[in-house]
Amino acid sequence: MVETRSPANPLFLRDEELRQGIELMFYAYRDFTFEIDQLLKHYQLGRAHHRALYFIGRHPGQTVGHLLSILKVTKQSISRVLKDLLEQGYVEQKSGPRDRRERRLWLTEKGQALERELTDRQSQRFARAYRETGAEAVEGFRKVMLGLLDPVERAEVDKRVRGSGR
Amino acid sequence: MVETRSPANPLFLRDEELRQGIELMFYAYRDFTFEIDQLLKHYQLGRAHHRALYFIGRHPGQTVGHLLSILKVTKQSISRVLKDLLEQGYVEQKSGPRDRRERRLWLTEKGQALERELTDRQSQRFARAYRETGAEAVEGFRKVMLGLLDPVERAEVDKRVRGSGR
DNA sequence: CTAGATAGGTCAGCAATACTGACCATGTCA
DNA sequence: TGACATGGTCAGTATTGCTGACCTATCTAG
Repeated sequence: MVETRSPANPLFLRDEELRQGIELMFYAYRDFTFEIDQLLKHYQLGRAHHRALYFIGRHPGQTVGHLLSILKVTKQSISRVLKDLLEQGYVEQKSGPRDRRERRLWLTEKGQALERELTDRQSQRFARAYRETGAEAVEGFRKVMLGLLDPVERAEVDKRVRGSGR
Repeated sequence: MVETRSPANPLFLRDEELRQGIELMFYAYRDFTFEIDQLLKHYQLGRAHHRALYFIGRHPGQTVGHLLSILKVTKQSISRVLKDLLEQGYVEQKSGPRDRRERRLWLTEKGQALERELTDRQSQRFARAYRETGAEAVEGFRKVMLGLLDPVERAEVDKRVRGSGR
């Protein structure tokens, strides 16, 4: 696996640097999701259920449409997942106060407990990473991650991510 | 969506900070993969094909087993993908020089061209993010991403990521 | 040389996730 | 009233992944 390169070529280094980013994205996401997928299997739920659970917990009372705009999947996909979560008592819905077509979503006690359990695992992973790297690195991480988003999404996500804190 | 919090409670802030990480991971990965998935559809290939293509290009001459250890999927899964890539002339294989049971993998010219096209898109995304945030942020990003990995994986990935550069 | 381990393939069956397309019910609002 | 929006549902399909079972070729140690 000997690769020729010119150490003096800044273009090569740049390319190398970018590939490192791509790979870190792959590896980090791989490990980040693997652990939780195992846990979900135990509850007979999938990753899609977790995503719905997480974002319903994060934005209580949001509509199905809002959830769709976050997850960026089709309503058919989310519909199946929500049906499971409703049936199993993790989520409850109420029609919107102004527009009664809307279904607004909340976690039940049971849903909150599960969400908490799942999120804790992932939080612990971040806590470890943050502890090991320090505040400055975390700020860099945050900036780069936001920079990776589609520009159209960025402001919205930035708001959403900081939203219920600070 | 009014959430009660005590601004003086460091535990809350910590929890909030960790949740931001989790969400950034979701949003960044979502946008990072969406664009390329569209392109892949055009070639009748899936994300799994891209991953194989990418890592074969990255580690030319590696064995199927090594690829498996990177992707962390079963041989049945990778086998199907490799079959497609071989049939369509993106990848070629030779038996190992010492151990002839091994199938060592390389990209063909055609495979290199496709890999380059796909990777370029993702590189451009990273290039933009890096440009907007600066070298310090990039270093922080790198550290945190490595910190998110399973500890057992970290040294190996760090080596692999830096591997063919620096 | 033989036995067991290893690298890898293959077949069958299954599940989760996501998609498109079509169609319907219910509300809102101009 | 009619156009539009929110949301659900049904049907069909593709991709990716899994488990389990079994096969071949090859290597290596005794």
